[in-house]
Amino acid sequence: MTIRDVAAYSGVSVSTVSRVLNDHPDVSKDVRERVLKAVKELHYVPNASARDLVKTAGDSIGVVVRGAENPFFTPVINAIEQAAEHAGYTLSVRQIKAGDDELSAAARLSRSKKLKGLILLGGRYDYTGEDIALIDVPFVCCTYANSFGTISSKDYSSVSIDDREEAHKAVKYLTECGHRKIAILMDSASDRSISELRYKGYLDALREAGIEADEDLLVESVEFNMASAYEKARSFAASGKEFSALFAIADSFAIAAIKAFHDEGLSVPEDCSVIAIDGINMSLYSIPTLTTLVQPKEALGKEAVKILTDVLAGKPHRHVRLETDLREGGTVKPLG
Amino acid sequence: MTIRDVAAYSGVSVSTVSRVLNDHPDVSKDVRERVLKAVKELHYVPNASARDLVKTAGDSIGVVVRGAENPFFTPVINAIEQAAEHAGYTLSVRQIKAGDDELSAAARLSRSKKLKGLILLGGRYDYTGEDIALIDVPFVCCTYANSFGTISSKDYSSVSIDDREEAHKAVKYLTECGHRKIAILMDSASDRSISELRYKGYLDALREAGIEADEDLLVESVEFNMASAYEKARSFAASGKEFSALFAIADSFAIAAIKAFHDEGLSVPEDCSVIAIDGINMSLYSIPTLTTLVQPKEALGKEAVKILTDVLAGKPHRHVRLETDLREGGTVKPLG
DNA sequence: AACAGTACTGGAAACGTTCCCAGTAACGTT
DNA sequence: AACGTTACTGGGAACGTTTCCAGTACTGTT
Repeated sequence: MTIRDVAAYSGVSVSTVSRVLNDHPDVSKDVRERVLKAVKELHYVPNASARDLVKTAGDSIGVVVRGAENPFFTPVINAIEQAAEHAGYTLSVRQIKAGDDELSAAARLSRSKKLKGLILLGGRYDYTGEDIALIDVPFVCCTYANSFGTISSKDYSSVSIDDREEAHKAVKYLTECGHRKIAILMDSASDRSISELRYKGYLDALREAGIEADEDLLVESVEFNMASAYEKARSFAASGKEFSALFAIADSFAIAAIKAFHDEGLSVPEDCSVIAIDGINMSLYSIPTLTTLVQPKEALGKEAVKILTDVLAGKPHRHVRLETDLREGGTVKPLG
Repeated sequence: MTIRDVAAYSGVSVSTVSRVLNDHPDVSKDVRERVLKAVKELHYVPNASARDLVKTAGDSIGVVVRGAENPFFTPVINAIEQAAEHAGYTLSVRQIKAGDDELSAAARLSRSKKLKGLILLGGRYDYTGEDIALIDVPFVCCTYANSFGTISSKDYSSVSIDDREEAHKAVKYLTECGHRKIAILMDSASDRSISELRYKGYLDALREAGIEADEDLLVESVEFNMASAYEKARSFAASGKEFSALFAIADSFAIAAIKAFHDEGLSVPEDCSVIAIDGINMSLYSIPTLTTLVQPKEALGKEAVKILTDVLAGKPHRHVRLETDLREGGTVKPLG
């Protein structure tokens, strides 16, 4: 069932069918209708491979996402998809596993599918010129980034919250409520990872409040999943260490921690306040509702596409920082 | 950067490069190494479109999923992906919106990408011969199906739990705990939808226990999302209607309901017991832990791929029903 | 010495599109 | 009457692969 069959069936040439299919202007009304009728009757559907192959520049952009199990990404991807569609692009989403290198995955994807540009989700917070050289199309790193001053290259774009600063804000909220024994629940920070950045923000806030950082209050989940976070949080609660508040690096970690505390006989916020960053859907339904810094998920996705289309139109790369929105739930209680 | 460049660079023909790339036997060690070296140095990546185009039978299977925002699907898709990879297939995932027709989406996808077979997630619970005629490759419907006796066609496969029977089990669990005023929280049942099936199971259990169904205890969420479920559950709780238990059609609905009840001053399970079906990850972290019938998510995905590969190997279509696993959390309390 | 077989290699057709180029017919303009 | 213009249509190259077929150069066998 090819374009040739449609051409034969409707008594026109292959070129003409192609023109009809692609809404080219130079085709008579009569012929157009005949071709469309043939398409319907034969249930013809264009072959995507052949189409992509011949187009010198594909009309799609790629998304590489690490850890799609993280519910935070879902609405971001949806927003990207919508914005991309609106801008006339189709999306090619590739998920990668925790250990994989997002840059080589991105490079493979773009070459193999002739993509026009890429959006990286859940990657590192900074890329060097060396990193960038691997990829031959413009890309924008969406989510998780460094402060403006420390970005090492102007050859890629990024859009995200300022993770260090927002973590700072979250912990500051706790110190201003009088908390001083503040634990942090994070996954183990690897090279240029988000965890590292939010950990730094945590330290910033402690320093600012004149609190000495205590290694004992660092709760490190082995993997980025709730089961592991729960385990660590629970044994931390059972350890008898003194603390009155917890900063969780992600909403899902916070929810796991609240459960872990509960299972150890601690209740939130009476015995321990909890604050996090992300604002996933589910955090609205925890009891009490999670106090968290809500990331502008839709805006992140939209902006990523906007930047990419701008860059594809010749504009220079840029780095955009969006603000979170503090949602006061019921998991933080002023101390004393 | 094409195969031709690699050929020129390593001083062999295009055919030879192709042979090396596809692990064909007839190529000398010397040449093989030279080609691989060239591939590395030129950062050559095969063009997927061209490859797919020429292959008469693509080596990929498709997944069409409605409502990927439903966290229940994530682990199923992951299992499918893994099993498919293991069986030597690559996966092509297409998400569709709530209103779209999964069959025409599937048809488009399979034709456009020359797929060998399809897996439908979150579709309807039964397909007729007419439905099936639309699709020209074998497909298996994974998740949500009817009882054996009522399947209308043998020209497609399915793997799922028996939704009606499992809903029956869930509600029976409540009646055996002495509950008689049992509400149901579901989304509005459309044609051959999962909701309809689970609602029937609910009615079955009531009938069996000699309880008359009460229209007033039917809580119908407009859309399949937590916000809508929360809204309806909350106004139901506020309405003053008498009930001692709730059967939620999905874990996410149950979590929303527990929150809604809490916000209306009702606590679970003291004032109202809650049971659901699905067993999503998050339900382990609700307080109390949700009592739910856990679907064998990994098994569903694996089995779907197994059936599909079997059918592709010439075996007849089949319908498989898996059992759920009752996980007793803390949301159900015997009455009186 | 002739031949068959083996191990490798290259040429070229094919996959299903898009799009440039050339061609035709009808029409108005000089 | 000759010509340019407009509106449409068809032919065919190209996209980057895979794979069939035919070839070449050895090697071993008779």
